[in-house]
Amino acid sequence: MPRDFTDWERSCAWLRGLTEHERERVMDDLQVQDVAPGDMVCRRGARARHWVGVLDGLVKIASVSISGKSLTYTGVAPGGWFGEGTLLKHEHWRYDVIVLRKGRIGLLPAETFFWLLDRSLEFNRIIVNQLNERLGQFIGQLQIDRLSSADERVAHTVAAMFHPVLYPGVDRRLRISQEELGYLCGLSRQRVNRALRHLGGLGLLQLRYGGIEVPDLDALRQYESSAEITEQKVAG
DNA sequence: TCATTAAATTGTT
DNA sequence: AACAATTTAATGA
Repeated sequence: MPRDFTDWERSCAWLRGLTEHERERVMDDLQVQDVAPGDMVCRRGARARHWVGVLDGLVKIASVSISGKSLTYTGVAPGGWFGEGTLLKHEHWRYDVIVLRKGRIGLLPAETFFWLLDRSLEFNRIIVNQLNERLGQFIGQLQIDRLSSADERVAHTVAAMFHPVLYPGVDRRLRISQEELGYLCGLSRQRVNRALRHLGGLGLLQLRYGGIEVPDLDALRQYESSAEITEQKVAG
């Protein structure tokens, strides 16, 4: 495994806040796995042994409801890390994590995770910050699920993937196909295509081959909330 | 480096 | 779900 810090800067932005010594241990302990679409990174019910990061590719966090329907909570883009909440509570995974796009997964052993937590104030800040952002993301997800059109769902899903704190590896362009986006928001590829073109026409995003660019994240987020308020007025 | 081919993605029906 | 058009990636001279 390469010791070169710059190699990991994109996919492990949180390394930046650590000391040289801490970084060395992380890179020694970190396990890297090549994954292909359909692979399960985490299974619901299994014990959480690692803090998990998407180094490259794309995964979705989902669970299967009692009725058998698959509910996707969110997609995780390169640079995104998850599982800290589950690790902290010494719980089992409450969701499945499925690979959508071929890539690489980083597994940081729980032991190393807690070692960092015990000694690094900066790591604690990073984790608290991430938990906080994640909470906000899930609350937003609840509102979207309840009342929203397909266009809003797509806008929300795209905006969520551009989250600078949760997915620092995503800069200006997000690598995701329209089919993959469909899996994430529970819509057909055709409907996603329609929604994306609509949003593109409004100037909220730009379509690229195999990806999306968002020039103004706030504007895209505003689209969700403004559409929501409109519906509430109609309902009231 | 360039041309050809295969694969992936998009836009439409 | 199927189709053609387009873009990218891979291959080899």
